[in-house]
Amino acid sequence: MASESPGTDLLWGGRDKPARRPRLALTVDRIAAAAIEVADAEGLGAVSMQHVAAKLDVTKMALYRHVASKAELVAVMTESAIGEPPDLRDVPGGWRSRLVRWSELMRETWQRHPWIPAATTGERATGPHEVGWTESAVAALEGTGLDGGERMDAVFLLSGHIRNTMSSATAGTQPWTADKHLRSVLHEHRQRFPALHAAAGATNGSPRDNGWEFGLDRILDGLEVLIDSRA
Amino acid sequence: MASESPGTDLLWGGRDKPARRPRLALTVDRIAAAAIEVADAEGLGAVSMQHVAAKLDVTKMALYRHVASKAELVAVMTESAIGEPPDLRDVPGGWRSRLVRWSELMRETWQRHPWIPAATTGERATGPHEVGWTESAVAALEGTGLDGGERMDAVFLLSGHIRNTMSSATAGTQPWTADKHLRSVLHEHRQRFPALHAAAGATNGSPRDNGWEFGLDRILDGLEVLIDSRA
DNA sequence: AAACTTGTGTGTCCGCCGGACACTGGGTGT
DNA sequence: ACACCCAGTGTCCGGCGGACACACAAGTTT
Repeated sequence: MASESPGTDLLWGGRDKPARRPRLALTVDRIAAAAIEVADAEGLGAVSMQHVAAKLDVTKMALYRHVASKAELVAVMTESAIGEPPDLRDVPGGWRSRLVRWSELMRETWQRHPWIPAATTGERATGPHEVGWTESAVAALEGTGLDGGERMDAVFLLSGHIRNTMSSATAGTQPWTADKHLRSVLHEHRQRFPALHAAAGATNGSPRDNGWEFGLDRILDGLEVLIDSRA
Repeated sequence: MASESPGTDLLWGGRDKPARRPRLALTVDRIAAAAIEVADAEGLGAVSMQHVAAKLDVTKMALYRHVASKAELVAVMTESAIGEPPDLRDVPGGWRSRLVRWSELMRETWQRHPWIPAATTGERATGPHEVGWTESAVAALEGTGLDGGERMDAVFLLSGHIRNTMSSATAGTQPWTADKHLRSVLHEHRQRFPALHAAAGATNGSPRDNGWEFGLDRILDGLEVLIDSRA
């Protein structure tokens, strides 16, 4: 009856053929997860459609069934990596400790995903998670006497500082940092850059945090001056 | 006598042939200038070897006789665009007005070349002009009682703020800005982002400068608090 | 004057990128 | 039994940075 010898393929090669395809379905979430994995391990530069697709064992064009473009992929993975914004209402101690807490949480997230700064610069779509974090910080400034624009400027100032200090990208932005070569160049031209040479020399091997603590304290002090003047 | 009819090519096609090649020699400076022209007009993304080479009427590979890589080209054009650092010693009024002046000059330069922020992020070579600007700012903080690390952190904080507010790249970094679409989305989800919605509403059409003035004042106030405490 | 060297620009090729577009093959509704 | 649908495939394109072999003019050496 069976015109094409049914069962043959199972007997002769079926076992390890294209398989029973237990393959999970491709979804936006799985794509985003794979892209995040790539970015965490090899940097945002390594996130290409091909690379991400390979990680999922599909062709790159398969991804386009789920995301419209690479920009959208980056947007989606960014939203996913940023995660739910924190609720700071229970943090005791007023606006200042709320902002400190917010910064700590932000830094933790960005530390897990060092590519976030690079992914969140330039014109792009903004997702609810990202807006939520901003909401969180702006809310922390309620009751300070600052007006709307000031509250937003303050948050921008603070998050900009986080961005600057967290970007491994920004690491090279200033000519000190631990870079041995540059230090030696600086020493070589010390008569041309005396103040810098002196300042660099006066930095007794403190484990530099890219100026994070210093900048945070100055920004919060500066905000405090303004807020106090409003009371 | 003339075995190959001399003058023929001049008569028949010589006039507009390869020409007498009054072509200027290719130099690093001319290459950098052309690249800057492209970047100013079409953004750093438009700076490709081919594009720059076309502007100079040569093949892209010709450029590699003068620069080792695209990264080097970008480094060279950046140094050239940044220009000579300012001498702030004659600015009256102490560290604060010197830093304000420095910031103004920096902003002017960056305004002329909006791609500089993008070109100066990430691991890269740093040139003497760039180091010179830093030297300038660090020198402005002499006599403030801040130690070397603090002076450098302060300059990093300030230049980071300039970077954040100047980057057209960073323009999209925060979810307010004049972006109509986002404002409407924000309004649509106002119950989810009440603080942000309120703050955005309270921003009476002031011509927002990306928080430049606000941040500058807070940073300088914060520095002043620290410096006063050292006196 | 002829031969060699050197330096500057050319032409061709490669692998990788994002993306357009036509196709296919299995699953489902009728 | 059939048609339709649609997730995933294969092929192609233009543009990117860059390696490498080559062409060719201008000295410089013999």
